[in-house]
Amino acid sequence: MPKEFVSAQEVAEKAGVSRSAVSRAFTPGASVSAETRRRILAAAEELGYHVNHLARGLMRNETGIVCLVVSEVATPYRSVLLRALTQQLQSAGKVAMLINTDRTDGSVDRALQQAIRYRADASIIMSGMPDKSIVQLCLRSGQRLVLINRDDDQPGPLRINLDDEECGARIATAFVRAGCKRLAFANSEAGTPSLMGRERGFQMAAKRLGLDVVVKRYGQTGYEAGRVLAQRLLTLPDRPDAVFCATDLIACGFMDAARHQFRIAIPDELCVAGFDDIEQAAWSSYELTTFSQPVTEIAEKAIKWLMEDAPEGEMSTGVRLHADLVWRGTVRGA
Amino acid sequence: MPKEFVSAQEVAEKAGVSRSAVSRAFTPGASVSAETRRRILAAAEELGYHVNHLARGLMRNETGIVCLVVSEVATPYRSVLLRALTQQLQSAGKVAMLINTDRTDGSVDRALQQAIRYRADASIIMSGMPDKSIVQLCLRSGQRLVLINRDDDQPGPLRINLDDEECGARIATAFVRAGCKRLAFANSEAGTPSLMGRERGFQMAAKRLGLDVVVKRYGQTGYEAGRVLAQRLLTLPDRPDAVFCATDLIACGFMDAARHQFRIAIPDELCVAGFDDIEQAAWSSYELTTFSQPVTEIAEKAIKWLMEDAPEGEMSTGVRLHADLVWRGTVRGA
DNA sequence: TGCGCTGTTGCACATGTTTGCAATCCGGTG
DNA sequence: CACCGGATTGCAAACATGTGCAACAGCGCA
Repeated sequence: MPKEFVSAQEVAEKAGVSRSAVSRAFTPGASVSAETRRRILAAAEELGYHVNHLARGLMRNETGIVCLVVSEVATPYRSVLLRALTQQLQSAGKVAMLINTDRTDGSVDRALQQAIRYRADASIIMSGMPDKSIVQLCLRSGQRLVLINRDDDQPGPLRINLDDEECGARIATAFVRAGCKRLAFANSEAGTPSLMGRERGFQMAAKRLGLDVVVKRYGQTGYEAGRVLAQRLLTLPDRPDAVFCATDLIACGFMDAARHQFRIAIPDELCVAGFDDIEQAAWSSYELTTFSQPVTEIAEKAIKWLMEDAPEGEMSTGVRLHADLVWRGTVRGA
Repeated sequence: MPKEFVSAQEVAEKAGVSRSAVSRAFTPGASVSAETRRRILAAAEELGYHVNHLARGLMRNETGIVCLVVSEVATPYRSVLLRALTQQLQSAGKVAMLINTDRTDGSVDRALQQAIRYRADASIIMSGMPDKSIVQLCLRSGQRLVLINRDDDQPGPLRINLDDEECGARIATAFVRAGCKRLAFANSEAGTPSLMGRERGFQMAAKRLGLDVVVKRYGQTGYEAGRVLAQRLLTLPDRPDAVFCATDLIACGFMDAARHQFRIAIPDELCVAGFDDIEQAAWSSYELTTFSQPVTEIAEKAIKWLMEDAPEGEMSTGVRLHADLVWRGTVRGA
């Protein structure tokens, strides 16, 4: 493989100017006469020249690369968020570098090291938590960090979170208003702050309303976990008549098991609610009442902060966004 | 933002060696004594040094960047393929640059220009088709190209396709064996080669078996299209008793409409099959009989070819992979 | 003509690496 | 001691670009 790209030098020769003129022709706002710029762009077009962003990044100390650190990309909610982020990054003139993490130790740290190696302008973390020392290293290197739905107290990164606790509370009162008496919460074992927030808010509100909550945790946040949680909750001596599932995927698995295996009618005998508002929640086999993740708003906030000159605004303390309750058919009484 | 990274120079000074020694310490197989390498790595660790891959790419003419060009990342099949690709890229020591395209003209071309600007070693295209001139430019620049499920005749890029026509034929005979008489094909208007291949294979095989096929095309390849196609096909004078849907998402929409709106029993009154084997196809609300995309195999082939020294093997003509039929509950008679 | 100003252009240095080449060192052998 | 070979190391050139500085051209004005 030859790997021969055309360089600014060749364009300069063809256009009969110096190499710096070529550079300036591709730099908006630089001092070039309209005529020479035209000539240079024509020569570039003809030769198939494209500015080498690696070299440009080396000089400018700004690569235009933003790292997206995520695990389980194939999950509906994650992939929707990923799409929103990449799209908005692109229209902001940046480019996304995607790094997959897994549940193993140090996975996120390795991802951030990759970000450093490529001198990314920023990293957006959607899964896991990096080690404190790596975060410090990133910040020290001038790399911006955004944490989505992760909890962390150290200052520096932008933290974007939802009002998870309030959501838990809202659905608890909705359940009570629907006449439900025996509440349950179907969670995963992942134990991320957002999941635990939903659980806490739900539990506290129920207690205020004079009801107890049965909490079960199992597996990850997927469909299979929902099925297993249904086994555990629906075989209880006094079966719950309302379940708040920590994610929509769990809710789908739960509903499928409830209907097809236990022959329970939803919402007549059992109210179900989820979280995320994934596409499947709207499918007519589910019509799930759920909270919608404000993905575009999340992406907007993140990218806006990345592009700002002085990021030390009021934002530096973290952003808290609101998740709307989407009423569909799985909770009685709209 | 200061943007101050630590350079090899500083590490060299701290370790009391030359800058080239530092470089060699980070290059596997380079000539450094074990002792100096140890000293250098220690100094690097302490200072938080990470090789600048931009500069390295500049020198080596190999960046380690692979561009993934895709539209509709949030779609189940796409996101699964994306995950397989990024994971395998990572374990091959490469890094994925994600570029979103839309249906507008020249969108893929712009993506490839981005790939060129960052001097990507290769690009993998999963959506749309680039202009011939851009493909030529990429190849001329030594960039490798992989086209997944796209059709194209010009030599150079690696083309990975499935045996779509055979799948169409296989499901047609399965339908006939189940006693179905009135076959239908529910396609999207997208008209990509793989979709059309399935349609063609299905139709031809049906004709060989002495049956006609009603074909309807509508919208994109999603759930909504499936619902609309159900409207159009299930209100026909002599209603189909078997439908092959071009994608699983279409099949899900189709089944939901058939069951909840038309009250049709599946598979007793209507057999349904899909394509892709997305996660939802296995959910107990659907249990869809479908063809599974060999995603890991696709990713494997693609990355293997990218890493090869001389890519002009027998592969240069293109690869044809087999999609397995997954029997579930929506077609009578396993 | 001489002067100052503005807008354009080229020179040269800077960015952080890799790597070919030559120099150095060290141990072993004649 | 001279010499040889292998391993290790440093020097300097290269990669493709951006940009400060000075030079220069052109123009208006005194």
